Amino acid sequence: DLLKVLEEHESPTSPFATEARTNQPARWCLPELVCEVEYAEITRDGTLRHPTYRGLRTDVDPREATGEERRESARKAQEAAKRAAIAPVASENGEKAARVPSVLEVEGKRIKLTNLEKVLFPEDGYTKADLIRYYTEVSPFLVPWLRDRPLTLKPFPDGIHGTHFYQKNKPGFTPEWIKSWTDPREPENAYVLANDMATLVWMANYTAIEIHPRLARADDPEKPDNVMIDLDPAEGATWDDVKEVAHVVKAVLDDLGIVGFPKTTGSRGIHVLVPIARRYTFEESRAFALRVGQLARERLPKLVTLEFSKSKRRGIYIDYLQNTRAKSTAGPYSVRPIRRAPVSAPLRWDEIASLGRPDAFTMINMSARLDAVGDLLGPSLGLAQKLPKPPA
DNA sequence: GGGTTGC
DNA sequence: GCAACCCAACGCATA
DNA sequence: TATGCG
Ligand SMILES: [Mn+2]
Ligand SMILES: [Mn+2]
Repeated sequence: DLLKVLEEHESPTSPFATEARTNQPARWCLPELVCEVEYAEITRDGTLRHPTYRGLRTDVDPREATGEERRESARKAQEAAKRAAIAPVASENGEKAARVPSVLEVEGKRIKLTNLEKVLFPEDGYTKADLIRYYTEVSPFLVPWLRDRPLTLKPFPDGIHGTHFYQKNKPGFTPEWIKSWTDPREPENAYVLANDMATLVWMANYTAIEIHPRLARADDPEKPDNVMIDLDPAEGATWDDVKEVAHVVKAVLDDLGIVGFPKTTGSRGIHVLVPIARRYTFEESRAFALRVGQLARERLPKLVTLEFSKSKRRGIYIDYLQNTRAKSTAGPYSVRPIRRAPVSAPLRWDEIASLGRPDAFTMINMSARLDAVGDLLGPSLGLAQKLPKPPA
């Protein structure tokens, strides 16, 4: 039946302008039939992953069948359905839940807060109000760290499973009192600087769940004041593996006479921040991170990799390449857009061994932790360590 | 999220 | 007054 | 140049 139809349109040569990749020798037909195909994903080179034939579509004109419009409308319908699913439920009498914006006054700035009851973390039920509360709670610890660091924001206006994007240039509706800085190398981007609690509140209302601060401050963007040693578990690596490598990194730093400040990433890894004098280039700070990685690999070759290619990685990848001018990775106290709403939590070295899971500290319990351990990153702020001379 | 556009 | 549409990043590694 | 990576 299908074969018969196809044979009616058979062509001795391929109708494609470029040669098509085929798994087996192919018989061709002219592009005069339209069928529906279900697939998992479209790769960047435009091929379909896991395609499944779903039948002919005689109602579609072959000349119109680019697939583009249908793909777009399907994507939008799915997003609309997701949004409807997270909208605050109507009250019992059937009235629509109130959606009246409120105004919060913070440090003399009046901030309009919208959709406070919108659920941003559906598995946990956490709302935008929870996110705003969290960032106000950590602001005494977070603002000193963020001060004058250009930020890349990662908003999730429809919750952690919805559309998200990176944002360097502040949006057009940003209040005028929000401080920003334009990178001379990117004249189009006015980066937000979160130098006060009010700005954090505004960012949280914007659903900027994740905050990516630079490793250099705006007044000297070419000179980082921290090196980041990023421990990234490859597929299959465990939290115990991460902890073991962290301890080796600590030993390597000790040998070099350097102090590092560990934090959970909130996801699966650990970041170690090494505060340095603002006199080195990113090339130099990157070289230092690489050296730490190499020394760690010498001590623990089974578990440490510096391999860029993901498929070749085993164990823990020490991502020294994060040490570049405008990189973007979640900063300390940033919430992570995953189940449990974990945060990137500064740690004491002696806590790591007994820390049972990488996402132990969350948007909800972090405030209690800060009451208990205080400002673990504060001591790093003015610490202008010299990097050891690289070996010849 | 919020500004803009279109009914 | 609404709902739909639109926009919101980038540098560097490697083959 | 194209893709992988974060
Ligand atoms: Mn990482
Ligand atoms: Mn929206």
